Amino acid sequence: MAKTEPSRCNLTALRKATRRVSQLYDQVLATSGLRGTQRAILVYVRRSGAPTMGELAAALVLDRTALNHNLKPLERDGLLTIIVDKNDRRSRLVRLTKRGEARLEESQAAWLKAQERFETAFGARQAADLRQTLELIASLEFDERALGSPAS
Amino acid sequence: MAKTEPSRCNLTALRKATRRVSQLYDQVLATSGLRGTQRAILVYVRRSGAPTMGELAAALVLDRTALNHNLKPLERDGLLTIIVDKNDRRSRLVRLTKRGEARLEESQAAWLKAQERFETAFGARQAADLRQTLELIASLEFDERALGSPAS
DNA sequence: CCAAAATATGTGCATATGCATCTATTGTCA
DNA sequence: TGACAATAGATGCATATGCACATATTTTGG
Repeated sequence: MAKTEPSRCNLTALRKATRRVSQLYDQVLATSGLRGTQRAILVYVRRSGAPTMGELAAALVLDRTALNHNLKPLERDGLLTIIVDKNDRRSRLVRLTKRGEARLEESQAAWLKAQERFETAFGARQAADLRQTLELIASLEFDERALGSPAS
Repeated sequence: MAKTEPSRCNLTALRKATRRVSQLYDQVLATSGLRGTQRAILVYVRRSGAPTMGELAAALVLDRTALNHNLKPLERDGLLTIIVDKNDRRSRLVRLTKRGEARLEESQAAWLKAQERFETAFGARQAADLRQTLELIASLEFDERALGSPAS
């Protein structure tokens, strides 16, 4: 009994791996002035154009209030704007600013370096497979399956 | 081009999956008064007996200061104690209290329910494989491999 | 033995995350 | 149309996470 047996908790395993990988990515990204989560937000906004907050939150599997909080520093730093949707004044449209686009461009090299380090250690093929698995878990269909037949 | 292509970012994929699974576990665990991370801490302390903070942090892949913060609510609620190590007064020994042991016991059923829901949706075999993969990523060896040949 | 390096932790600040609750708009239907 | 349900966010609070920096002990070299 030399080493401690690993935890059987799926959440604990996910958290531990996420912390380790966060440390790698955030360390490399630090020079660009963006955190991993912040970059993920900007990337989705750029891809989508002008998503609503709800749309953004769903895409990132983030609680709407968590997204709201996460957007604050980005808006404060002028990387994106949040404006009322004229067609539905309950909604807010999120858009990148020039500054936001520029920051995203600047972070690209660092992100690539982090990707390379991870995939050099873990394998590019394995990484692609893992991402697919994780996307499945993150998907709404999975959520419904996990909550669909509550054993309570 | 009906649906958005998935992100190629390994960190983003991990975070999204972790958020989804956190929501599942924390929702089920809510009745027990413990969060997923808190339970992971208590479980490790119970298994180890009286780990130092550094040992605990390393085991959970947590920054030492993050662990310090995380322990505060648990100590405040009387679930564990933090005492100075008489053999090395720089160190602190973390121990479960009776109350902490009891709380852990009480949370067991809820945790099992969360595990069941996850593995019913994802597959028990797949879950075991995924945990093994994630433990590898979380391991120190992996960290060293990813940082061993810095391209900087 | 003592000063400097090394080790283990504590604090303050900023972001990350989600719950409960509140406000603002829009949609519904008697 | 007017009350009420539904939708979209916004806020305050608590925990989660890590960095920079400060403090306390121990170890080490001369």
